[in-house]
Amino acid sequence: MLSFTEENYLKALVQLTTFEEGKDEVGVNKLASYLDVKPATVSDMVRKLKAKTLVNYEKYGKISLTPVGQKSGMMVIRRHRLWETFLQEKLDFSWDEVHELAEELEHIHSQKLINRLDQFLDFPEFDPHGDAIPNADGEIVIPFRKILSEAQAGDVVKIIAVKDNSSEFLQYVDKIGLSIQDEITIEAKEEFDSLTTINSKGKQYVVSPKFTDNIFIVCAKCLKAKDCNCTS
Amino acid sequence: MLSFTEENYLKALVQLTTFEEGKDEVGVNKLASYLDVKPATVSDMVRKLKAKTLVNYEKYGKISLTPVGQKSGMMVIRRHRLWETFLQEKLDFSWDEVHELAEELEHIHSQKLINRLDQFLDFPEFDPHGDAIPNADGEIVIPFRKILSEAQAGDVVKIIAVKDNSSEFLQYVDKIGLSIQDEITIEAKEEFDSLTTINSKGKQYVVSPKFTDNIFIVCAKCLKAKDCNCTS
DNA sequence: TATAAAAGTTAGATAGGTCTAACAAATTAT
DNA sequence: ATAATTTGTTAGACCTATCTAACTTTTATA
Repeated sequence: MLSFTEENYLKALVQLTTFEEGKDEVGVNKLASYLDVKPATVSDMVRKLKAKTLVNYEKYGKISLTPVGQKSGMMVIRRHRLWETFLQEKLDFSWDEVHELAEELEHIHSQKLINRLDQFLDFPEFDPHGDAIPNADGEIVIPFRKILSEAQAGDVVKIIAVKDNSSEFLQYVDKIGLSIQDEITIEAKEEFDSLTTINSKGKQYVVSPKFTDNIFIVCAKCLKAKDCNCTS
Repeated sequence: MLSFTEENYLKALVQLTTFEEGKDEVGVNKLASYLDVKPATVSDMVRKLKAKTLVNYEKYGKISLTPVGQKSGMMVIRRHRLWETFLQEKLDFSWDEVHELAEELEHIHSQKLINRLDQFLDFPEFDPHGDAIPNADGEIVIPFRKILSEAQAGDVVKIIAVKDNSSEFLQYVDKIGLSIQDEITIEAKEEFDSLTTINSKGKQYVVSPKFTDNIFIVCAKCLKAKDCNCTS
């Protein structure tokens, strides 16, 4: 049985490797700053995780997950995202409140509980922030998506997820009146000050990179953007 | 913020005082055996709880809860019983499975979460084992009830709760086919071997004190048995 | 009431997870 | 290729919650 802390390390490792484009290992310092602990603490902990064959690691080397560690970390993320969905769908919490509560709920271990919850929610594919929910085997299909900053003027795209799950960001998105599934048109990109002008349902928004760097999109015409040759 | 462990001590104290007829304090040894730790451990912990003004205690004396400790303990019990209700009502867990899961869930702290859950469940009064659920202020009304062993031959009573929440007991009750809200008639009590013969919906059951000592009942005629002068 | 039994306390140890401070290795830059 | 910087490790400490073993106080009993 993994401890609360061990689970958090594994979850962080999944997030810093699998969920990060083109990385499958991470250094001690980076993991430490992600978890908000000192590198010394990570050094110790990683030795423990290695002894449990959850990570691959050699002194002064990089940290990566073993298949067992990968699955364990994924299961924590599955639990987190299912609880977030429950909190929003059933208990009417807003999308900026669910993350913090799910940080606690994700450590309830019962496999049966989480599978029943999955069923109760009718097997959701995405959590309130648009992130895919790993299945009962810890597998996940991350749909093709791009960052809004990469879109070009003239592109018509659809918001499908947020990258920054902080309540500040989510409340800002709520405040300006945009949400997941909204279709937006890129009207202009100003290089000088990096502001982007977008339009959704006839309303215009001028947004900074703080917004555009943290919004995941797909081309609106061809939702399977992989096979799409449009510029978006 | 109380730790997981501190909460368990407070919960145990409520159960050994408030929920125990005519007791408002408890000794170190009894609390230790209830929590399945050594008396030395309780000795230490109680000093800590006293420093936080959660319990009253003097060296070699008895332990009792302060008003703050009482309320905190009650809130843990409220959370436990609401989660049990959720697990049974919404996720279709059986009454012998819910206790163990609720032992973990009860330590999720958010007040808002638990009040939303309460609302989602339509403000249940009793948990799956028939125990009253404390309200948002930590208050509880324990309805008048008696132990089945106290009933006399000829009495007609209604099962309203179980005393023993172990899955062994609950599975036994399921197996013989009885449940909460069933009306039963005491047909005979045999002093020699302490067996009781009861009848529910025309079916006869012969049960031992292991059953009769762990079933709470009220007189079936006058559900508010307090004002009833019948022998049940 | 003296003594045996029960109940409770204290000291010292362990394990998990964290820290700081001092050091060592690896990488980058001059 | 040597120095400077970044990165990572080790040792020693602390806190929480637990234990065992030895001791003390209280209570019950002969």
